[in-house]
Amino acid sequence: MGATKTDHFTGKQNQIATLAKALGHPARVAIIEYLLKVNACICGDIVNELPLAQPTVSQHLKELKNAGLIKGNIEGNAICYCIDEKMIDKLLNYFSGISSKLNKQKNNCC
Amino acid sequence: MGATKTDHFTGKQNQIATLAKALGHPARVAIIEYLLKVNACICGDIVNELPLAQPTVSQHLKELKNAGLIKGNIEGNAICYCIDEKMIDKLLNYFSGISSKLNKQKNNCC
DNA sequence: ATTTAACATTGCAATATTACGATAAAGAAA
DNA sequence: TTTCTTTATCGTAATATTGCAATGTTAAAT
Repeated sequence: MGATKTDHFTGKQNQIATLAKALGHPARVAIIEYLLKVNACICGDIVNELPLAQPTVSQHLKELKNAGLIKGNIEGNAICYCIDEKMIDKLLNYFSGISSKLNKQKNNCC
Repeated sequence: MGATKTDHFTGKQNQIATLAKALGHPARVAIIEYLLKVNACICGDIVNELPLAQPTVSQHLKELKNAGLIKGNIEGNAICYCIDEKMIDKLLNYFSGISSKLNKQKNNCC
């Protein structure tokens, strides 16, 4: 075992889980926040910002990219990473939906 | 290695990562959605809803509870689980903040 | 007191994740 | 061309996660 049983769940459930999982590590949260802070999507100094070795950062970037949360453009010999708004909005919509449903049903049981 | 270096990141980054990680599995997303659907926080038939054995579901519930996303009340010999609005709102606010910042800075680089 | 029902816990096997040193790849600069 | 800079990939060790069978635990029901 150790392998997630993805095929028993809906596509949407798996997609939300994939996005959430990608943000399930503080380094990747920090990367997103750094990309947000530097506005222009300045590149490889992400490594200098994080307390992690370069291969580790590269790996985290890859996972964020696979999940679709960031995009990367090659620019000379450097790479320009930036946040993909669409996926952030997907998460925002998801939690927004949950929150409004919760408010409607006034769940006062627990 | 294999252990996350949590102490090098901020408390907030770690908290968002913890919440996201808890939702980083389709079964746990499905549990949240089921709890949302049944409004009244009906209890142990979560096991019947999911394609997983009872101990596995119990473990997923425990992780959601540890992250603070759900609460559990003992009710006779059954247990009443329900969503904790506060944590959902924390995630909602977080992504809302990112989204609005992205809209302001019109990041047109990638 | 026994049995049943609902969950939790333990123990274990299979797999995934995290982290990094070493090395490769590819373009820029000299 | 050689060297430097930037990023990716490989290999590997340490640890975490996932999943379930077996077993506890607790309280209701008989």
